[in-house]
Amino acid sequence: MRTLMCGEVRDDHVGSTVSLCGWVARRREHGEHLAFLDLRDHTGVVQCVVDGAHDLRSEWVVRVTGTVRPRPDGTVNPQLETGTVELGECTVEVLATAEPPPFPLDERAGDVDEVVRLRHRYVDLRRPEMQRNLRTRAAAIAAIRRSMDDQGFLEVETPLLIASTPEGARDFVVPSRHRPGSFYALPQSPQLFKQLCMVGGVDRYYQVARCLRDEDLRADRQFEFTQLDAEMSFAGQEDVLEAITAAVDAVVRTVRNEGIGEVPRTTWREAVDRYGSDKPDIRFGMELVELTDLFSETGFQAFRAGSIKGIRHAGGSESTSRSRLDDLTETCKRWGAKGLVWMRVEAGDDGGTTLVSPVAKFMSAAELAGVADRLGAEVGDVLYLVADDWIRTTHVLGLLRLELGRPPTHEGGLRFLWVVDFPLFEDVDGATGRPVPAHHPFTMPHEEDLDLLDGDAEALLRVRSQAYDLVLNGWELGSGSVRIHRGDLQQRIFDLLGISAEEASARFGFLLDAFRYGAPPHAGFAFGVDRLVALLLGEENIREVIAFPKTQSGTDPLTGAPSELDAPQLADLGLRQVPPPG
RNA sequence: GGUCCCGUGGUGCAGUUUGGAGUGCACGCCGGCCUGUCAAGCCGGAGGUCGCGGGUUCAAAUCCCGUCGGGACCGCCA
Repeated sequence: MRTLMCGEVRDDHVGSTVSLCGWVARRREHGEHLAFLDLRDHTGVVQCVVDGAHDLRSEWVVRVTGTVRPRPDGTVNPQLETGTVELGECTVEVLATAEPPPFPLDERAGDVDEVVRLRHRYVDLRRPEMQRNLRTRAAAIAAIRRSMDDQGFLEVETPLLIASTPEGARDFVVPSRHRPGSFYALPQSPQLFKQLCMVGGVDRYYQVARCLRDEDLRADRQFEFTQLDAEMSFAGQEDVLEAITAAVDAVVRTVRNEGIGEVPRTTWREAVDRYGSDKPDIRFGMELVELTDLFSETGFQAFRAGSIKGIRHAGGSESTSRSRLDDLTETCKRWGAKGLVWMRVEAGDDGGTTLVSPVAKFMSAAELAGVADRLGAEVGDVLYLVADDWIRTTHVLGLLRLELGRPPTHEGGLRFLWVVDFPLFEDVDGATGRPVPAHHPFTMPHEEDLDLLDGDAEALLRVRSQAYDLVLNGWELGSGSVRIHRGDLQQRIFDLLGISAEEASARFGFLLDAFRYGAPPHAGFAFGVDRLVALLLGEENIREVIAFPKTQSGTDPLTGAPSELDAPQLADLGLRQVPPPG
């Protein structure tokens, strides 16, 4: 049907007769007997010269047969890959007519209401940007498979209809027709199955896996997303980090034609301490500065707190109005802070600096001098201080740091970071004294922290796990851990978590059973392909790299999902609708 | 569960603060002219439930309340 792609026509083809197929991108008529037709397919656009184009319209699907010829002097278009040539003496065959597109398909389409784009996604996908995104995504996944295959990993498919397990995210569920009243769950990840693969001698497993979580959507979160999921036998943390780094490096080389180099590492504690986040964006500084000790004997009531930290917005004073400061204070309160102390750094009478703040009068000269010194205050800066417990202080300042300093997605390069030594428990329940696991209950504690498992709540919170995250520009790309493969240690963790033998057996008995038949030590990881591809393309939103995404409220404007079931379908599944609560 | 922002011909926007006739801009669409354009150009035309409902008012795109849709974020996402 076609002999060449639109974007492929070059000087080499001059003189040959070719047939091209595509969509009419644009048409420029110059009277009865001359019109230019820009024909588009996914490879690009080429100009066809036709004898009048009155009967052709935008986005019609056509087959054009003509002779490639050089463009006349002065009419070369350097904007086009095909700009030195054109197709002449064209005959045009209309393969399909088309209504005018619902929105412009040129570079202006980026401004169009996303619902309109999603409702007509099939049109949106024709745009060069979307074609680029789809094709980059496919290339990234191909690079992942190549890398994993080369490293001796075996791709194994695991089921989509599985048993629900209550921990973690909310499950999507599917009613069973054969057993009315019973439900399958869709996997939040293939976690348990990949561990079964290890017991099954797969040795190195991977899967480009769809994961489903029924949680609220965000710019970087969809109900369903794609992960590179991997697990390795007879391997520890270093082996996993190395293998995953290689796979990510392969992707970046494919997409960006550059390696990722040595990926720096930080501990979880250091990340939170310095950036107020376990997924720090290290493209910019503005680090959290420790101030607690400066206020150990303060008369300022609000600063009698466990943790006081500050950040410095260099040169921010001029662009930060009083009402902006009030807004930021309110925002910090919404984030959980008791308040926000801001200080403008102004020139002092003695030639030094002075901190101007509504609360400066409650602080001693030594305290103010200490703050200015620690934060490296210079005239024109704004300093922001928060006092609370360590968790809240770092959390709020971490968010404020992003609000004040985060560069746009496409700036600042790619700053990967491994965050290691996550805590095993994120909290200890005040009422029961039971620790709350930070990861899943099969996460291996640090060998040297095992003694702490016998300690009090404070000791438990100090237990580090062999769990690690990969972070890119402030996005959590993925996480993994070394798994517990020994029954006795697993039992101890279950005991600590207050999971009875019956409960453990009911929830993941099949995995514990499997471990009794010879489980190799193993460790694994998974990272989000949508997020990685989006960041590599400079997109702020993973919907841009997903062919058919959902809106933030979880609907699909194209298909109308989710939709209601009719009565016979419900009856077949043994379901009955009840009125919505409220 | 919560905070903030947005909704005006097919598309993008201005108009909303300070109520006064659906007023305007750009693109697209339809018709005409046009033989070297390339976001072609020129002339003409069509196209509107100002998201929806209620309220205030002599009068509402504009003010108030509610609601729907969308987006960003907090919570949530082991």
